[in-house]
Amino acid sequence: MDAFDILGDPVRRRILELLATGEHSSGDVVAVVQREFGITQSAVSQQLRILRDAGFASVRADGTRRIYAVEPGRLREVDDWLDRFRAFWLPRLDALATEVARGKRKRRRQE
Amino acid sequence: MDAFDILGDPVRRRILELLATGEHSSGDVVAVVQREFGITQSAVSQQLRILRDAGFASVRADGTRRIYAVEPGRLREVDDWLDRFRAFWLPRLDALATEVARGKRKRRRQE
DNA sequence: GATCAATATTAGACTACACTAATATTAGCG
DNA sequence: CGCTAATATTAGTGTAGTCTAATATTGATC
Repeated sequence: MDAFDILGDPVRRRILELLATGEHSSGDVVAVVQREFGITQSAVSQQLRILRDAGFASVRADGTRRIYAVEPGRLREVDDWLDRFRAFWLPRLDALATEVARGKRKRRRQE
Repeated sequence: MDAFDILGDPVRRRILELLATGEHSSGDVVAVVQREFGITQSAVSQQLRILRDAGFASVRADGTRRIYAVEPGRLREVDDWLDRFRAFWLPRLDALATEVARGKRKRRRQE
């Protein structure tokens, strides 16, 4: 599934924002999302599954709890896609920044 | 409308990719998208309108033609949203890169 | 000013997808 | 073991959003 399709949903984005701050249990995620969006535990669980299946998040078990973490690969896809537009807001990318950007891109291709 | 909702559609993304390479008339866009997605002129025109309304593209008239161009603001929103995840793929942002990144962010807030 | 070319708009149909409600699974604990 | 807590799954429903088909608008040309 395309990365942008996944990020198109506000609940999924909110979950990822939460996970960006560190690992969280399913229950934590449910609590936050339920408070902010007023949807059921089921709905949140379904969104967590979509994030897992799409490779945006990973899970590990801790007893009966499921601990979720960000899986950055798919988000980097989005970052890469934006490359083609960066010239619009970084019109004169100086030598220094170019060097940094180039190194970044090289690293990406290797890994 | 949220930026990610707009980017969730593959036709709209393709149009933006095209506009990233420079201005294009509606007809140009229609030709490319029609070839790749097999949809009607009407559908493409509707998508162009959505991109306009959402602030992702601008138009100017040239006779009976409409010339479309990328409007980078909304794409920068996406870039900004990604900031919170960059630590995952740039774990040790060295002093040089940090300086560049900071300057970039500062510029953004000012403009 | 009739006609053609380029583009936009409108109305209605179809589909994908996120939701709820109900139920299943699994682990820990007395 | 039976019970509870945490989480996942399934089936079914409603709606948002994208499409087609048809039509309208606007500018250029003769």
